[in-house]
Amino acid sequence: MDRELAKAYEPQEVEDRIYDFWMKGGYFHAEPDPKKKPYTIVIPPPNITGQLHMGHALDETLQDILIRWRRMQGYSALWLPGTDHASIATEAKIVAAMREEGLTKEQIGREAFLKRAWDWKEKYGGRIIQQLKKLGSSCDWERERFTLDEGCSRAVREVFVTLYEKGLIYRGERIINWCPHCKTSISDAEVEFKEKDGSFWHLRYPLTDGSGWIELATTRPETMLGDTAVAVHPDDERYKDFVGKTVTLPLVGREIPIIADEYVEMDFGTGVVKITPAHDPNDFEVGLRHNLPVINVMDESGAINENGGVYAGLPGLEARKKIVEDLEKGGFLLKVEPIKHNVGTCYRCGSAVEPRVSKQWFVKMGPLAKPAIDCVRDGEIQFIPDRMEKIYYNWMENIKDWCISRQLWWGHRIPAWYCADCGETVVSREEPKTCPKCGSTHLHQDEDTLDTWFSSALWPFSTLGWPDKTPELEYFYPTSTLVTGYDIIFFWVARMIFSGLEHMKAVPFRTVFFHGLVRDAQGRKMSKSLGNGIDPLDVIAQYGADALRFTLVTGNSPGNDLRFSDEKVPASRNFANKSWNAARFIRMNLEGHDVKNELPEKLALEDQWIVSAFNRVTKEVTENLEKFELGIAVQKLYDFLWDDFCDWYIEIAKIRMQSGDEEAAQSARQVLVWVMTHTLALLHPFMPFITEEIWQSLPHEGEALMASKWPEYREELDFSQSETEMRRIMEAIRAIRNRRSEMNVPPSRRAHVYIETAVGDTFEAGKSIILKLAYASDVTIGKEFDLPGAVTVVTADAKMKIPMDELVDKKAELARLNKELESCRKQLAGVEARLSNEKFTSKAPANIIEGARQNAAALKDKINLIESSIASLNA
RNA sequence: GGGAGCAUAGCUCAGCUGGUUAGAGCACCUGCCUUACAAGCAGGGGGUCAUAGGUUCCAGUCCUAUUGUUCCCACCA
Repeated sequence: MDRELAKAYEPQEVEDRIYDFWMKGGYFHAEPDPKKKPYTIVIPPPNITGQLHMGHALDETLQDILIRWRRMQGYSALWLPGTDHASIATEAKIVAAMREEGLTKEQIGREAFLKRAWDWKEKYGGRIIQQLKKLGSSCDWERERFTLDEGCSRAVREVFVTLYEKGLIYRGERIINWCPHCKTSISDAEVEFKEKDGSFWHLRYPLTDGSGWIELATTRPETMLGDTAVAVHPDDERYKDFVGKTVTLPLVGREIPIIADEYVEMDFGTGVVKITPAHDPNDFEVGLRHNLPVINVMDESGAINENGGVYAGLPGLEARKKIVEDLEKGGFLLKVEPIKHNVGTCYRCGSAVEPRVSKQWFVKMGPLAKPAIDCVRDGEIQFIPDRMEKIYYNWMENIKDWCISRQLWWGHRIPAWYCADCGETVVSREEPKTCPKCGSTHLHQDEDTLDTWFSSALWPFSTLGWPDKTPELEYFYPTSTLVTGYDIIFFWVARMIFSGLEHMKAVPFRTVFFHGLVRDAQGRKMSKSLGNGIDPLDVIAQYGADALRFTLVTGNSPGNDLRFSDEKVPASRNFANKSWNAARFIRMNLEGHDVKNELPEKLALEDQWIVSAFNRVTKEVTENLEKFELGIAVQKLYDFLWDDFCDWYIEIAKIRMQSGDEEAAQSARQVLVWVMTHTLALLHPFMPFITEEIWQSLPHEGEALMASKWPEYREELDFSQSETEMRRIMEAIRAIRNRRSEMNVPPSRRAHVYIETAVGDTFEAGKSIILKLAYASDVTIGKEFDLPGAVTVVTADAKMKIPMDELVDKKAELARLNKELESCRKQLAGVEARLSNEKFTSKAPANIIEGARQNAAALKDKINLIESSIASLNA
């Protein structure tokens, strides 16, 4: 590749071309390779209904960083992509689209509906995949999967049948959460409680024997149609005599008992609770204990059903209104008070969930939860950050059975068949032809489908070929790292863990790397309804994918939410541009020269410094990545590339390249190329496009940066002595610049710099650097210079005298020196106090004490230098 | 009711196992078109690290309490 580098980086021109280049090179593909170690990430499959949002962008970026880094480290790195059929969300969309046409799913029937769903999937399912590619995601697209594809479906059936045979899946009449809008059951995890304004209706139910009333209160008066008891606490003296009597249910006329149960709180309300076993989970439990009848008074849309007598057919809220009216007319309503209370809502549509008794399929959680807890407790799976473990334990330890059947069509149909003749239930991997019990051929399959999360729970192994024993499964399972938001720890992470343990007999992943949620600039969740979402694709179009990625990881720490405002993106774009221009400068200087990408034999002081600094950054960044400190890693690369390499090293390298000394110039070119390309390697996982593009334009070995080796720390590149010397020189330069700036001297006004120092060799070696970077006309190094009235600046190692008498304001200069003296003395006093403290010297580690001693010595030297400057200024 | 996170510069946030004078980006002020980059360069101002105790030679960092804030779980009808 040999293209002119444009003056500013233009991501729009680069990204698609680079992505194609990678795809053509097959660099994303991973195979089981016994010569390499596996590193596996399975993607949290985005919903086929979905469009890329900032949450995805963050999630994908983190995964891509990890997978690219490990791939460069030489792992056989598989990032397995795919999508989720998202039963409720997708079905809702299709139902909504049909409503536009005036159709319902019942009208067109199951088969036609599923045809539409698959068409819809074909049409939109690929959209999010294309969007992932825009981000630069290096997924192995040859292995793309879908939760409803043939293989995943087979895995689902296998799991269902196995669990059923073990008695871990059962069917039963239980109280479940019913969404009247989605018209399906949902699991406990899918209910979100929201505080809402409501009313507290105080009612009185007459005692059947006519001896009085009992007062109670409810937030859901319409459920009284299904009341089958009234309960008080057994220790409640007030109601002792009532227990055992009956009340006549108003409006209904049913005679129901007054029972005693510990569930009732004496102090709350009147201490009396109406019991509606069919429509309240707690009441259901009470009903079981007291053998109460269960009367379901609601249909699937939340309207009153035939058990509701005259109220049958009324939708929920209308029924409530009418019933309250009638209660009032009958004198049963005492008062209504406003209250705030938590209402369970459907996490998909937000409708109020109705607890309702119905026949559903469940997974028995107790036996599955225990090993799932143990494997985290034993450290077989590590959570990052570890506080997420507590959340996990808390949920797992209190888990109830998982309702897995859904009254939906889009999904994995439950592999259970019922015999019309003998009533037998047949659960089978393949469709049974006859009833194994009576031989009847009148079998019909369960109408329901499975919870979407039932199939996602199998994702880490179903995608690798399970239940077949594939080479992929053998090699890539258990996967290495799961990257996901903490908001789906229950939905997904927990369920993958117990599923992996149960069916693979091994954890599904070693580490779970949780990230936070992306919020807007005000800290609100980004959502469609608020309209505050920022479309990552817009950001990419404007600033480039690298800038977006960089923004998302910078300053982000594991598990913490991050605020995204587009003001941050330009800063990232600027960094991309900075890298671009550094490369442009290097390329300019390579023209007409044959430069190999290798370090020269002889390294100048500044070369050793930058190489040594790079070497350290390599070590630290690698360590940070190992600890999932991605934000810290990227910050170090930013600082190194911008501050050390661009602001200092490139400026210094110009000296040799403009010196006319060809050998020196060539050596500088080699170091520039070497450090730049290796820094690009470190930066590549974070900003894949621009680094690849630049790398291709510089001397390199190999086809692609993404397929090149991750740099490693090398002992022989550690030049700490040179780093110390360079630090001295840089400190001197900063001090001079600082003084000049304070006096408003422009760089064009050059001045002779005299340096008094005990480390003359160091400054001699840095003479040309000081000359250029401190805007000097000449540099003279010695022990002492008699230059009364010269501007004087000091560092710990040197005193710089700059004769610019005409510019010096003696008074201001004295004031400044005195201020600095004061500050140095204060610091010295602090350090000396510490050093003279016997407790410090006896208890602190040796390196800290040594550091303090050196610091004290340096401060003393500096104070001497300042004092002598003040003296000469006064003279 | 139980639990967790957060509180550091005007704003957004880093700060890993306690260790010199607490950092970055943005914003602000000053001076520079020093030909890689004005999306830039050089320099600068700005923080009693929420509050109060405690542990320690040493605390932004560990412990306790308080306040504010966000979230998770539970669901008292």
